[in-house]
Amino acid sequence: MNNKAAVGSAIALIDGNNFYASCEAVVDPAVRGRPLVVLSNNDGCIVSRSAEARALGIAMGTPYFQARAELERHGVVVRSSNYALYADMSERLMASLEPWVEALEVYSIDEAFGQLRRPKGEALLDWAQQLRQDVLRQLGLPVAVGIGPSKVLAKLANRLAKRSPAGAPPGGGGGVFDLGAVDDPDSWLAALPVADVWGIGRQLGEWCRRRGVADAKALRDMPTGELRRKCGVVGVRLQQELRGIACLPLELAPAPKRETCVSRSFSKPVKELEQLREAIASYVSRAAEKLRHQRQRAGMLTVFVRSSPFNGTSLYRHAITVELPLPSNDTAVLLAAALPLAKQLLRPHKPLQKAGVLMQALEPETQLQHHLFAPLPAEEQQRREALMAAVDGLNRRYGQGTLRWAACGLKPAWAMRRERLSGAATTCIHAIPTAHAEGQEPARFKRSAAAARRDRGG
DNA sequence: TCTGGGGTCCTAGGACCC
DNA sequence: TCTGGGGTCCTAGGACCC
Repeated sequence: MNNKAAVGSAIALIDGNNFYASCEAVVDPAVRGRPLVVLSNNDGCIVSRSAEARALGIAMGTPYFQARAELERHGVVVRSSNYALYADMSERLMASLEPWVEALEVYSIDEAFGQLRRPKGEALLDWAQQLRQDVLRQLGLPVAVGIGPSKVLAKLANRLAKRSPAGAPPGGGGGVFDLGAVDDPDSWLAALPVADVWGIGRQLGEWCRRRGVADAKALRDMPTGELRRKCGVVGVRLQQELRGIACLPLELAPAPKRETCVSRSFSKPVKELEQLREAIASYVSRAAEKLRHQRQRAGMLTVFVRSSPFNGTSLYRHAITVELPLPSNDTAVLLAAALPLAKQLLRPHKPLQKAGVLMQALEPETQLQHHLFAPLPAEEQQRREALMAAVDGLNRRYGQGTLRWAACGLKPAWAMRRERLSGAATTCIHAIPTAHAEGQEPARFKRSAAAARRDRGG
């Protein structure tokens, strides 16, 4: 962008509108313009809705079994979540944003903070509109852009960008909003409910409500001491940010993970030891894969289980943590540590609804192993590592679960429900859609550069 | 029948140390 | 009457995020 007339810095929050639903529409033109919802894992809850589905009043987070009849009545398209697709679209989105900003923090699968220089006047609004057009043209994804002097204000501006209809205020409209370009930012802050503020969740929202703090402006102007007593330094920082004093820096290099978790609900209650062992084995092997991808080893692991919190009976939950003799990311080593716990976690008459594994005490792979105590000779160790790399490579290339440990079971009875899955249009060669011969469809379905890199690396 | 998954940060309190 | 004080580390739990 043109920095000649910069008068300060600004932060933009750019995110995908109804991201999962929009991804589904990108790979299946037949659903564009139709009401569509995406379900969480296990086809549990509604986690994303197209604009048309929102307009029907379908609520976020509703359990699918409760909404099902309603959805059918309105002819809503229903999709199981397809994380391979969303992750790939996310990589493309982030890559397309890079050239537009001075620095980019990828904050979540569908949003990123961008560092900008602020030119005089309303030039940022034009910039934001062009960015939107560019992403739409390249990827077919609609995004919203909020701009402000701090992250918290950029998030709020993004709210306003989504809210304001086209032809709206001087601050933006049509998917963009700049709190730095409006005459009266206070009135805009006063128009945002306090629960919309980033960092105000259910509990704090309720506390604010009781306290008579109803909107973002009131939160900004309330006594700092009181906020500090209630929410500590987090509250103070939040208030500073609302005042336009940036104290949350852009995190450009993601910090190494402190723990890594894999957990799933079962499609039906698990009562048998063998089934629990299979589930734990599956989660451990996925977690080990993640560790290797992150180039980390775990020094400790926890396996946890839970009964259903919904069936009225008392909740049973239990977790066991074990320390590993030596930090590892070798699936076989982690399995040997985790599998014996299954028996201790299972209780008669306590059907389990969910289990998971938590990898803890993570350390970088580069750290030297203490060979003196290594359980395997160096040569054997290298063979194990090569084996893991080969398994990971095949699973990346041909899809997760192509190569599995026998302990995970074949076609397990407890496996996740995904009855309405869309194709893997951007990540699997077999699922690439055939192009229509109408007009100039953009080249949306090329494999992303990152996916290609992954393959070569594997 | 059927209610997601994966994280982070902060604080309070206990254990332990000198 | 009156039972140190200050620091660090760890953990559990709470709150938040998408």
